[in-house]
Amino acid sequence: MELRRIRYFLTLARTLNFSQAARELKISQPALSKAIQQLETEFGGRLVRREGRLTHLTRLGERMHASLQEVEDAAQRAERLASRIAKAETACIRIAIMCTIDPGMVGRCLAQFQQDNPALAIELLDFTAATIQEALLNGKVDVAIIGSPVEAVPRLRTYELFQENMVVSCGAQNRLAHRESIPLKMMAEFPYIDRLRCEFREMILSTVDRNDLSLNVVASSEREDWIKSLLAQDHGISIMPASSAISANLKSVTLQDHDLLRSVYLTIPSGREDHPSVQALIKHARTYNWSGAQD
Amino acid sequence: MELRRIRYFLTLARTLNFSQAARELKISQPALSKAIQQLETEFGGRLVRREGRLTHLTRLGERMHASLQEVEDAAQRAERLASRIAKAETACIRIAIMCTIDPGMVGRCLAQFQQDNPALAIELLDFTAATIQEALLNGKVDVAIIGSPVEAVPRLRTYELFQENMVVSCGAQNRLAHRESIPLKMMAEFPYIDRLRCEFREMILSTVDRNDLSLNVVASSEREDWIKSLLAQDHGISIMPASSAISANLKSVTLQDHDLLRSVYLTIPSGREDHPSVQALIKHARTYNWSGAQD
DNA sequence: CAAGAACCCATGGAACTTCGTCGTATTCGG
DNA sequence: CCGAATACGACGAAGTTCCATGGGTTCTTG
Repeated sequence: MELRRIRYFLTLARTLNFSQAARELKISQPALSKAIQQLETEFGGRLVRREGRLTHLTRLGERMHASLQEVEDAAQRAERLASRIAKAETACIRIAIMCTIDPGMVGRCLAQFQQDNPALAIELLDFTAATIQEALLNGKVDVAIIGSPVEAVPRLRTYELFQENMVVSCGAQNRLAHRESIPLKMMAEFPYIDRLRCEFREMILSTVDRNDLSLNVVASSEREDWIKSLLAQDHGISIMPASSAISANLKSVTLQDHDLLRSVYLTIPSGREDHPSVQALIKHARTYNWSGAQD
Repeated sequence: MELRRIRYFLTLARTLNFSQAARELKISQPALSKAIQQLETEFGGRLVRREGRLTHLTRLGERMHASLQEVEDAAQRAERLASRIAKAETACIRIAIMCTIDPGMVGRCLAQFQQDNPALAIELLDFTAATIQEALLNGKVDVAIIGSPVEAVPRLRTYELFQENMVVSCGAQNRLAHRESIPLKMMAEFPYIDRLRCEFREMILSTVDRNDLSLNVVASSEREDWIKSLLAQDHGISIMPASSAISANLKSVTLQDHDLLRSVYLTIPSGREDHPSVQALIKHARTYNWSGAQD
C-alpha cells in the first residue's frame, strides 16, 4: 500500500472515470488502471466495477474509501506540519547554562554574538550539573556552558572560556563589608551559609580542610537566590564566584592568602561542531574578551 | 512522501541506529540512509542528527514523528479493514425485487439456486419501479427482478422469466368466491379496490376501457398488504397477479373472456454478466421451471 | 438499421525512474 | 589499529510511466 496509489484511488472514487481521474492526476490512463489493479490485488478484491460509463465502486471499494481517505488526510496533515515547521524554523541554538553561572556575563557574550548573526535565535535553558550531560548527548541542547568539566565522558568536547575568582560575599551591614580582603582563617569566625549542589563546593571545602580550619555552617541551600537573600539579611557569609556576588545589598571581599579560581567551560558533543551556526558560536565564545567583560 | 519511507523513519526513530533499523526492516543500511535523506529533502530539514553512537532525532524529527505515526496507524487500520473484509466477504449477490412480485415464487427459485451454490450469499432488497433502475446502474444491486421491462434504457439487459395470469381476487365471503371464473363485464357490478403505482395497473385499466366498461373504484392504495386486507374484509374485489392472490381469506377467480398476462423479467446492466456468480444466477433463473412452480 | 465517431478501459512493449545491494571511504571511539 | 556507524558511487532489479493498440459500448447519422 502506497500513498501514491491511495491518492489515485481517491481521485478515481470521486470522478468514477479512469480517463478523467488520470487527467486530473496528470498521469496517463493506463498508469491509473495499473495502479488500481495493484491496489485491488493488495486488498484481495475488486475496488471498482468497470462498466463503460457506469464505472462505480464495489462494496469493498466503498468501505475502503473512508479508511483510505483517513490515511490521505493524516498524510496531508503531516505534510502541512512539515512545511509549517520548515517555514517558521529559524536556525536556533539551544544553550544549556549551568545554574551556578551568572547569566549576565554569558549574556553579554551571547548578545554580541547575536548582533553578528541576527538570523540566529538562541534559546537559553537552565540545567543542573546532573542533567546537563544527558541533555547534551540526546540532543535536547546543542551546547552547554558549565562551571566544571564533565569528567570521563569522551564524547564531550570541552573548551575553557575563562577563569574567575571566588570571593567572600556578605551583607552590606556585615562587619566585613568595608574590608578589601580577609585571610582564609578568618572565615571560621563567621557563620557560614553553604551552597549545596554546586560544582565549586568541593573546592571550597577541601581548601578549608587543607588549612585545618572548619566552617561554621548555619544554613545551606541549593538555590542561589535563597543564599543571596540570607546573605543580604546578614545571616552569615559565603564564598561564591565573583560574577555571582554582584547584587544589591551584597559586598564582595577577596581572600588574601588563597587564589580560589573557578573555570567556566563550553561543552559540546564531539561531532556536532559541523553545524555552521554552532561552529560560529564556539569561535565567538573562545575569542571573546572575557576578562574585559568581567568588570 | 511515501508510506514505505514513513515506516523506515518510524523504525529508525525507535532504534536510533541506522544499521539496526535497517536490519529490522530487512534492507541494507545504505538504502535506509538514502530513504531518510529523501524524507529530509521533502520536509526541508534534518530529521536525524548523525553523531556516531549518539544518533538522535532533531526537533523537526521529533515533531514529525507523532504526525507520521498517525499516518502509519491510519494505513494499518486500512490494511486490517481490507483483510477483514476480504476474509469475511463471501460472494454475495444483491437482488432487487420489485414490490409487486410475490416473493414466494422467486424465493423458491433462489432457494434452489442456493442449494446448488452454497457458498453464495443472496441479499434480497425491496425496491419500487422508480428506484430500481438507478440501483442497478450505480451498483447498489447486481440484478433485479421486475414486473415490467424498464423501457428505453439501453444499458439494461432484460430477460423474460415467466408469464402469469392476472386473476380477480375477492374475500372468501364474497359471492364470487365460489365461482371458477367470471366475464370481464361482470367486474363493473362490484366495488373495485385499485392498486396504485404498480406496473400492471395501466394494463388493467386499458383492457377495461377497451371494452367500454368502467370500474367502480371504492378504495385505492399503493400497498399490497393493505389491498389484501381490504379484500379479506370484503370491501370489494381487485385484479392482481395469480401468485400474489394466494393468501388466507382470499379467493382467486379467473377471467373468462380475457387473457390478462403479466410478465416477470430479470434485468441486469449490460456488462455485468461477466461475474461468474451472476452468470450462474441468470442461467439458473432462465432454465428454471417457472410454470411447474406456479401451483 | 447499419456504419462511423466517440468514449471507456485493458493490455503489451519501450523508456525511464526508483529502489536495493554491494563494495568502499570516512569518521569516531576504544 | 580495529570495530561501529554512516555516507557515497555503481550496478542490477523492480516498478512506473508513456504510447500504441484493441475490445467493447453508446451515440449519431445517413
